[in-house]
Amino acid sequence: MKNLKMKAARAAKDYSQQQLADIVGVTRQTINAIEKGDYNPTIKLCLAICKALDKTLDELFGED
Amino acid sequence: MKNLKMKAARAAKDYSQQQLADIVGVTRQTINAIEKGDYNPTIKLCLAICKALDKTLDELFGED
DNA sequence: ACTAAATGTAATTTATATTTGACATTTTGC
DNA sequence: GCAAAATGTCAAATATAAATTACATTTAGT
Repeated sequence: MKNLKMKAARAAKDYSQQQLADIVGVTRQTINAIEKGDYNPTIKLCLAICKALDKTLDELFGED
Repeated sequence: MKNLKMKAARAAKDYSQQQLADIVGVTRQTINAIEKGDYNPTIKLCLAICKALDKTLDELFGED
């Protein structure tokens, strides 16, 4: 399942996948894969993404 | 940094580490390590733990 | 005190998250 | 339409989450 909430939050900040990747310290492919939804990031990375996008864990990674 | 919030939530349900591990489908050592704090579980596991303990991601894994 | 269950911890192995490098396609601005 | 930037995707390598096995210590019940 795609993570559209994350994609929307990134768009709201006007960050490219590359820019967000640089901010949180991973590669562009990792960000792309998370948005695409076919995997399972670590909580530490999720927290870094939340901080970068000014969202909470529940907002970006909560159920449904 | 220890995850005392998770330890407390588990205690509130009166689950042993082994019982929680069985419910979420990992080993006792994995639960122990997360509570002990010296690592970085996946979001999928965090969500399973939250569901088992009736807590949200932010409550158990959010920025203190 | 004795016992059993629960917890802390460590070494080794296995599964998988993440990286790297590369190329194709789509989108955006000019 | 064209060029550049952004995105989608893939195969192979690396880093690390999680499993397995095992043992020591602590805690709770009798």
